[in-house]
Amino acid sequence: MTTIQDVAREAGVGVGTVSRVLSRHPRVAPATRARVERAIERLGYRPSRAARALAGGRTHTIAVVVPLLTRHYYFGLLAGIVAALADTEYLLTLRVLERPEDKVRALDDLARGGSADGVLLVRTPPTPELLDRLSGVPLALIDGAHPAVPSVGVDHTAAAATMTEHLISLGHERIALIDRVRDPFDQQVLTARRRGYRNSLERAGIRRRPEYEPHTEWSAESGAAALDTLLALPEPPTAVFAGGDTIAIGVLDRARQRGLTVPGDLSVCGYGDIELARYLALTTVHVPVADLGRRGAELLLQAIDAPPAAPIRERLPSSLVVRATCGPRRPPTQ
Amino acid sequence: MTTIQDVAREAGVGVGTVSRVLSRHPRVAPATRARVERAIERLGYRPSRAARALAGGRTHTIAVVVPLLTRHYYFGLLAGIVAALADTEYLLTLRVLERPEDKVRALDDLARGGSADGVLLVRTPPTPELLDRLSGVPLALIDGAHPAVPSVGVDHTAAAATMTEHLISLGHERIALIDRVRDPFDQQVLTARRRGYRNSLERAGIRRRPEYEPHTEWSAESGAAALDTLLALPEPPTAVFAGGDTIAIGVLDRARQRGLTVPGDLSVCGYGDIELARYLALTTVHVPVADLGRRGAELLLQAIDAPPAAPIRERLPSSLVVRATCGPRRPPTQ
DNA sequence: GCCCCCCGTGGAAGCGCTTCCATACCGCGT
DNA sequence: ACGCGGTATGGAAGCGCTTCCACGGGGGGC
Repeated sequence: MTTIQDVAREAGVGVGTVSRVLSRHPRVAPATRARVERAIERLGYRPSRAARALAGGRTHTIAVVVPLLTRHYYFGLLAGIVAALADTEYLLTLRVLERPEDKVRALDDLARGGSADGVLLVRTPPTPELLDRLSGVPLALIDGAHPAVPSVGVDHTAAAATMTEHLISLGHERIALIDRVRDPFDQQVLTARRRGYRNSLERAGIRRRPEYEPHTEWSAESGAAALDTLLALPEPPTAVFAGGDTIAIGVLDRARQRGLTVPGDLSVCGYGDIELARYLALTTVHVPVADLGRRGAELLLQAIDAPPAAPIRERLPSSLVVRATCGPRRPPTQ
Repeated sequence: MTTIQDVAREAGVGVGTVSRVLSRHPRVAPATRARVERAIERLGYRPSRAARALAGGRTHTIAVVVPLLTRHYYFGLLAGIVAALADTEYLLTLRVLERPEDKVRALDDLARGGSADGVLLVRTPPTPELLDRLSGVPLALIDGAHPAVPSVGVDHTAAAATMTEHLISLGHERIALIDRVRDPFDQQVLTARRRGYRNSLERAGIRRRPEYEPHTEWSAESGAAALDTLLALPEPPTAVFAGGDTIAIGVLDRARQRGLTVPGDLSVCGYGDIELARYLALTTVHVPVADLGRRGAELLLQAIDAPPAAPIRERLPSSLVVRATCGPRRPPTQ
């Protein structure tokens, strides 16, 4: 293996100079720099990441922490993060906190093992305990918020409100929200979405009905089951707002199985705008996942270079995507 | 930061002993081991990954190389890989070869920068050039094959043949294959699938028609466009086999837009069995992506421990998933 | 013309670990 | 009682880099 010593010898300079060339230190004479670069080229030299990390205290790696790896959302995010990192010398390591014991292990390793220069927390609530474990490590949050940590997200309350208002403007008053209620990882987003839904109803003077907020899991099956529950009600809803496109797809499917036309008999909308939403003509909320990933990575790199002076809390715009699964409330049958 | 020195002092032993405890070396007296473990616990010590890597020559990291990050397939795979690594001390770094210049940079870094103990190549053809660049680094292949590299994959030829035979058994003879033709990254799978399709036709004595093999991109739009082309033919197909579920969804959508019933007027099937295939009742081929990921990671870890003596080329079973989008050929209209 | 300062550079120290060698000690066989 | 083999352990060397300190030399100010 070629080392920095070999390069120094080949270029006729000292190792310090080679190191300065590698790290783009400004105080190197152009001629010397060129000589060193030629030597690097000739020898096909690549610095050892391990040695750089040990000596310099910087690993040139960022850790991406995701609670799960099962949803489209995380995948889109990851693609955005990778894109942001593509032109830097940073590497990405992935940590999944699926099991509770993984969580402790991963966080401790991150904080004390020096395995990353910064941590990008994706939909991971910044609890005091977590922040404490990770103290001293540059952080950034995607789809989360904390006064002391830079973050980028989407205003889920506003997005859900917009969607609910869309349904109201179509004449619906019996609007159900099928969403998860508890999530061990990601309570913030769920709460925000539900708040948007409730706020809109209230502003429109529509009474909120607890029975219109059934609890689902994150799956199409579960969405279908929730629809069954709703339709068994004495006054079933005329519109269903699903907290995720996958859930909405289950709802759509079940509605059609039951012989309901969409949007004639029932309006259905989703949340997220996954690729397939378009092909199912699903009205939904577009969440710019790749942009979230990209921006989150950028914020983290900034935080690594210099801790932000002022709090950063960016919000990327989401948008209502009106397709064909929501329509006017059918006039009550005579 | 706590170092191995601190632990040694705290436990009243030498650094060598602590190191042996950390690396589970057998020649440590149980009492000493316990003492060291207590000291580690008390101090909350975590070894520095960088130092371990530099001194030991092992990074405890594997690199996963994927050509793209846009498809469900890679995501399922990643989940499987993460699962396989969860109970090891290995970390995962992700490298995406989307742009050609990334490829050279990533491979060189992998080979010479010592950034990973092994490389898991996902649908990345093991060209002589690539193998040469990566020589000396333990490798494993997912959905690829090479005599000198352990690999795990799916027999795409057999899978495609099974699907084609299914269509033939339903009475179809005019069967189109809508698939990609060229892929800069992943020719092997495409070729295998096409071969399975052609073989089945041949075995059934059905003439192959070049016009029944239009070229698509990997998207629903592109699948829809390909269907238009096929239906404009003097003798349009009665069944369409799409090389991916996403393509199939585009085909389904366009067929319905054109007023065709599925499977009454047209049978459609996909490949991959993505989550939504089930909710669209799409007949498809199930590809065990998570298992591929898990098994690939296991093979790589084995290769890191000891280069395999005999060639390893595992094939995981795929299966035909019959749902509701393929049906008997409609008897010719009188 | 002299001094001072600063720029460019060389090289040693040290990052925290692994590993190897040397040493101490134990217990057994004789 | 002595020696030998083997086991448990301490500690130094060294992994390849960054960084800091020291030094030489050139130019500008007086």
